Amino acid sequence: MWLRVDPRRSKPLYQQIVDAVKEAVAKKVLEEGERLPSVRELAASMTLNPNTVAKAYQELERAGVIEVIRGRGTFVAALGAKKDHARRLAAMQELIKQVWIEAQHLQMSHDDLLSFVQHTIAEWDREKGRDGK
Amino acid sequence: MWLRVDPRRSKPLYQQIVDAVKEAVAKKVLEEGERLPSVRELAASMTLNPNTVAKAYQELERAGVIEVIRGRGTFVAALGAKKDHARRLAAMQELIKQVWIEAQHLQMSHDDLLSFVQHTIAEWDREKGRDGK
Amino acid sequence: MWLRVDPRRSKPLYQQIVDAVKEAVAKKVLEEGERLPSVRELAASMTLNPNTVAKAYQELERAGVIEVIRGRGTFVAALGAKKDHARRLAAMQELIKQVWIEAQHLQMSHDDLLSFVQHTIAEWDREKGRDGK
Amino acid sequence: MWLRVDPRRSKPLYQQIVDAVKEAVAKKVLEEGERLPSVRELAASMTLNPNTVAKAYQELERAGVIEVIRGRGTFVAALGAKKDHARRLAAMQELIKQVWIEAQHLQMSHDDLLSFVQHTIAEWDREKGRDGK
DNA sequence: GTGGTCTAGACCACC
DNA sequence: GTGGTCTAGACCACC
Repeated sequence: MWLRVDPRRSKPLYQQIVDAVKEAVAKKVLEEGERLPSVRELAASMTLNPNTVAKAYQELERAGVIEVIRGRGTFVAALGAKKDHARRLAAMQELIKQVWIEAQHLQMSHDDLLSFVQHTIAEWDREKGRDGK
Repeated sequence: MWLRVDPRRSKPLYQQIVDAVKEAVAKKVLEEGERLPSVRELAASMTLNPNTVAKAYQELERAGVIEVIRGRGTFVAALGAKKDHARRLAAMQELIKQVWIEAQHLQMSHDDLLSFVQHTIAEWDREKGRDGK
Repeated sequence: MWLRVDPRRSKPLYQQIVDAVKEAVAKKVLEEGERLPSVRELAASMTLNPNTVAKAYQELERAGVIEVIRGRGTFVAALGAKKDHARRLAAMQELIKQVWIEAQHLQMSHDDLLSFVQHTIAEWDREKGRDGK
Repeated sequence: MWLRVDPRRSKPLYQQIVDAVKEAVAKKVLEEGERLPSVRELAASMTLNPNTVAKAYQELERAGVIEVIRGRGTFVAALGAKKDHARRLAAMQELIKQVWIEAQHLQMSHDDLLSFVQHTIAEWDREKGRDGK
């Protein structure tokens, strides 16, 4: 199963679901148009409250990751359909800034940091190739 | 002043302080051994609750960013002295993973992502050169 | 075809049908006395559940937009025949109120709002001239 | 009190709260920076569940109408600070379209519709002058 | 004190 | 069947 949540982590459960779905979609473990388990199914299988799952699904819909079709179910949205392009790039820059700050504290050189990032990204690219159907 | 906090942001105030100090140290706006304002001074000048500042300082000390010397004050720790090297690298990888996931959702190619990251890092390097004393 | 529905929109499918028919009648794409497809025909051609179409038709009949004549079919009602004149005006005022509230939040001046409304209405008048048979 | 909700209406309670707050802000019954009742206070005074009020407040914050300051309370945001300008204008146009459609069904002339709209808007402007502090 | 999260479980609209 | 809303009430982080 592509979804694991852990109530002991400080990250809220619904947020863990959101992040896990985003990750699965990014890795193509979940593909465009694929149906997600229903709120009740997922809640039952993860022993979570349906409200918690519903909150996660609503957040994912707002983010444009999934599409909810009333009475029918929930599906992975088209990747290209994402809105807020500018805001998303800004969020990425903010994350990269954090990486950069951490690197300074570790006294990594510019080149060390860059190769560390390259290495990590390459690893995720490989992971995507492996997991994607 | 290197410290700006905004109570309207969703990030907790204490965390904003922590992040701002880390950033200032990374940019060398605050230098090794430099004295930080006391909890009370900072709280008064920023109209913050002293508890909030104290919590931030505790977190910073645990992270090895500052050192509290009883009776003398609070100082920026040596950069090289950071512990938990492995854990910090893992945290960086986690951040990079998030960047990677977001890039997949924006359908950025491997090369687009890499040049975006390089560009952003280069910007922060320049910023450091400019702000550092 | 004057009818387009999209299951991904949050507006219920039956409501989308209702609104589309009202719009087509207002634009004279559908004219007084014109025959509408039967519930089954429409459901089949749009791959909708017949219950959904039937619910829409019931709503349209209650609103006086269409007339169902047993054994003969469903027809666009006479425009002048609408009942509940007062209730309809009240509904329009409610919609205008919502427009007004939104305008305040956007800090539009009285004149800006008025010309925005005039402009938008004029556009629909033109559209009607173009689409009407 | 500027807030009235009615569980018998089909509009969800949380949405009624959202709309009422937007209206109060538009009329300047609630002014920039003014404090709203806390989630618990409002829930108690309206005999609603705190979750319902919390959901409304979260929606209002997302819409940029209010600002939540952690641990301190909830305040009316600056009117000028609204985002999504383009999307909001589109939503207004959609509402005006509905007004126009209804007018066609009532066989109102272009001029009748325009003066009806002007009259209604003028009424709300007066209401704002009266209620605003 | 404040709002945010979560469980448990009812009821409803839509399809 | 599906997701959306709502109540009731616990617990938590933040200030």
